[in-house]
Amino acid sequence: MTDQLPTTNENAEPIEEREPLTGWPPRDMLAPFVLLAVSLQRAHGYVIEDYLRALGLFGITMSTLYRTLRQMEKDGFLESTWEPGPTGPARRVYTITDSGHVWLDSSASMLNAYRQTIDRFFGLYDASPRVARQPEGSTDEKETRP
Amino acid sequence: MTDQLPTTNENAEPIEEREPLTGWPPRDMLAPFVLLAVSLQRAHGYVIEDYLRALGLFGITMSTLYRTLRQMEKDGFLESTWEPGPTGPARRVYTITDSGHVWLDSSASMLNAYRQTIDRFFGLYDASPRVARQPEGSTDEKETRP
DNA sequence: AACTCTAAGTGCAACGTGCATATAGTCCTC
DNA sequence: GAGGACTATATGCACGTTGCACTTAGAGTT
Repeated sequence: MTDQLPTTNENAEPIEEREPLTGWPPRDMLAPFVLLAVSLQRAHGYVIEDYLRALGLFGITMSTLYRTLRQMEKDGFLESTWEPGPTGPARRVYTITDSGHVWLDSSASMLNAYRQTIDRFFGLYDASPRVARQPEGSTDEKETRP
Repeated sequence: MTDQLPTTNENAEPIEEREPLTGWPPRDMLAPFVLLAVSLQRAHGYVIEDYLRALGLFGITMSTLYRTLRQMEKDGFLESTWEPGPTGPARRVYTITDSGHVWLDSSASMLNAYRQTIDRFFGLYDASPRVARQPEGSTDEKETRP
């Protein structure tokens, strides 16, 4: 048949108010930060959470953190020992392994490539003249210009 | 019971050679880059793929890209029209909408926060003295030190 | 004994992604 | 003009990560 160019917006949809990039950090990015934290100092879950917040990762849930820790132990990057807490129940205290250090280093180079890609993004974004953008403005919302 | 401190590594596992951070870019990070590409110039799938590679995102599959494009159209950030290709079948050509611009801007500020967090990571990582690390080395693998 | 706090772990559903595969139109060749 | 190659877009399925809500369990307090 010759109806090769269908109606332009065959699926115009009701625009469901998707929030802008709420996922933070993006998936799969938690492990390197956790590993860095433990490499600086052996720690248990709650302490690691504080490290993460200090690094700027404030959106992490404990369930995700605990599962990530167990996974990294399974992978051989971390080891854990139960230690009695000074007040409260025992904690599982993690230490980084040699293979964890190796993984941390390669993850760091990955993160660096990451950063370069983001830099490339802004190289194009900041240069795009499309609409008058606030000179050093923190890229706020700019609404639908009239 | 009182067996409150279980055997230290109750689940020591065979270390299954997990690759270091193969996910690239991390999940949910594709949309801003796609939106930036289209904002620079109306384009169809294949062209957008080239943009992504130029930005450093070389691991994107077409299936993911197409689905992301359709999703962003559903979200109202992109519009598409079918246009006959000079050689080959018709292409779905995307243009960015006003609401797409708004979303791009907020995503950009998100990416910027991202970059700052990565900078914080390296602030700690580069300063950690644990093992002798190459001075300005691009954080290569360093093997298990003997 | 009951309650609260600390610390860790689990069941479930949602979502994005890769891989393989499918559909369909255009161009080239015999 | 039939078959094949190429271009372009799209879909089915399975997998892994995540958030939310909930659970387990010991320690300290009243």
